[in-house]
Amino acid sequence: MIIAPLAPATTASVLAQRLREAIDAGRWSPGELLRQEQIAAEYGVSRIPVREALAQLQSEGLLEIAHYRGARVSRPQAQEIDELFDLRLLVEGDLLARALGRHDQRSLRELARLQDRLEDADDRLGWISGDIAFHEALYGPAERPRSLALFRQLRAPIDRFAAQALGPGARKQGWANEHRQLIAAVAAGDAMAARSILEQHLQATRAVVLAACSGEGEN
Amino acid sequence: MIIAPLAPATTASVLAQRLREAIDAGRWSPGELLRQEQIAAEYGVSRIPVREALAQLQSEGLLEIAHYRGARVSRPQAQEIDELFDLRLLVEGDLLARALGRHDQRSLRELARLQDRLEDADDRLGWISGDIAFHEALYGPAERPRSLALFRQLRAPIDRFAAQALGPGARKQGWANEHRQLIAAVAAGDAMAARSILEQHLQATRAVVLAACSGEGEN
DNA sequence: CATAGGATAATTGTATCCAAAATTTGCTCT
DNA sequence: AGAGCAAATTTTGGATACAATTATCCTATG
Repeated sequence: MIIAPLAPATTASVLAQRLREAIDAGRWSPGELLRQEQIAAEYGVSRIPVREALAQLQSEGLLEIAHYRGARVSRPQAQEIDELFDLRLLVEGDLLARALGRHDQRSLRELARLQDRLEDADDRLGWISGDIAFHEALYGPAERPRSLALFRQLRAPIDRFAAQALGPGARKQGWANEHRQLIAAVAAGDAMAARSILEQHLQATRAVVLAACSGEGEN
Repeated sequence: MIIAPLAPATTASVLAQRLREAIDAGRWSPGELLRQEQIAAEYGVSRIPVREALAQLQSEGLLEIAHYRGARVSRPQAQEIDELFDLRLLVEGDLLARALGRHDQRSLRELARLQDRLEDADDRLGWISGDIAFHEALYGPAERPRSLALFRQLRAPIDRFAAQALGPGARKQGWANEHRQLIAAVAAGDAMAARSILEQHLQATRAVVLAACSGEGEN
C-alpha cells in the first residue's frame, strides 16, 4: 500500500501511461503515425507533454521516432523477436535461479493468488498485466531491481502482440499449466525443473507472438 | 562512409551527446544538480531541447530526475553495480559465444587495429570510447543488434566511473592483456577460454568501478 | 500519360511566456 | 540564540507562438 508517491504524477508521465495502454490495446496498428496535435487535443493538453511521453515510449521500445517525421508503433522483425526471447531466457532464467531459494510460504501463497486472479481475468489487458504481476512476484525474492527492470523492458515491445494473440481462449490452458508447474517447481526447490518449464513457457509464447506480429497490421 | 545521415541532428539530440560526454568527463559530480537554465544559456538554446536531452539521459541511466526538483548524475549503489556486471556477463557472454564462429581474417585484423589504437589513446574519454569500439567489434559478428544495444545500455551508467578510475597508467596493462587474450581465444575458436577471459576481464573492471564509485563525489 | 518541378499545406522542433512547486530567506516567538 | 512559520526567490512543468522541415498537390513538359 502506497502512502506517499515517490514520483508525483506529471502530465507527461500520466500521458505516457495512457498511451502505453492505448498502444497495448491496439489503438494504433504498427507503422501508423501518432500525431502530436491529435493526441494533445484528445487529452486536452499541449504538445509539449505529448512529445515527452512519446520520447519516453520510444526509449521503452514501443515507438520509433524519426526527426520531423513522426512517431509510429514499432513492428519488430521476426529476427528481433527471436533475439528478445533469447534475452528474456537469459535474464529470467537468472532471476528464477536466484529467487528459488528465497521463496517462502507467504510468497508462494501470493503466487497462487496472482495466478487465480490471472485465470479469472477476461480481457486482454488484464491478462498481460496479470502475467507481468505473476512473473514479478516469481522473480521478486531474487531482489534484483535492475534485472527486474530489464525483464519489463524486454517484454514491453512484444506484449502488444501477445495481447493480440491471446484472443478468446487461445492457449490459455497451456499457459496456466506452465504457471502452475512453475509454482510447484519453486515450492519443491527444483532448479532444473523450473528452468526447463520457464524455457518451454517462453518458447511457446515466442511462437504465439511471432504469429501475431507477422499476421497483423499490414501497412 | 556515410553520405546522408539517416537521422538529421536536432538540437536536443546533439545536446544529449554533448551532455553525455560532459558527464563522462566528470563535469558534474554524482548528486550535483544540472540546472536547465544554466545549460540552456551555455549552449545558446532554450530550455525545451535541454529538457528533452535530460530526459533522454535519464532513460539511459546516467541521470536521475525528480519532479520539480531537478536532474542529477546518478551514483549507483555497490549492489546495483554488482548486478549490472552480472548482467553484462550474461549478455556479453552470449554475444561472445555467438560471435566466435563468425569471425574471419578481416574482423580479427580489425580487432587488432582497434586494440592498437586503444593502447595509443592518452585521454580517459578516448579509452572508454575505444573500449566500447573494441567490444562492439568483438561482438559484432554475432549480428545481434538488440543485445548489442543492451550491452551499451548496461555500460552507460558505470563507464563514467571506469573513466574516473583509469587515471594515469592504472591497470592499463592488465586491461590490454585481457583484450589481446580475447583476440587470441577468438582466433583459435576456443569458446571456453574466451568465456573465462571475459569473465576475468569483467570481474577486474567491476572492482575498479566499485572503488571509483564509492570513493568519489561525497555530496 | 507519366514524371519532374515547385508552390502550398501539414507537421514537427524550438523559443518565449505563464503557472505550479520547491527552495531559500527573513521574520517572529519562545 | 534557535525552532518554526511565512513571504520572496528560484526552478521546474506546461501553454502558446514561431521557425524549420517534410509531405502533398498541382502544373507544366517530355
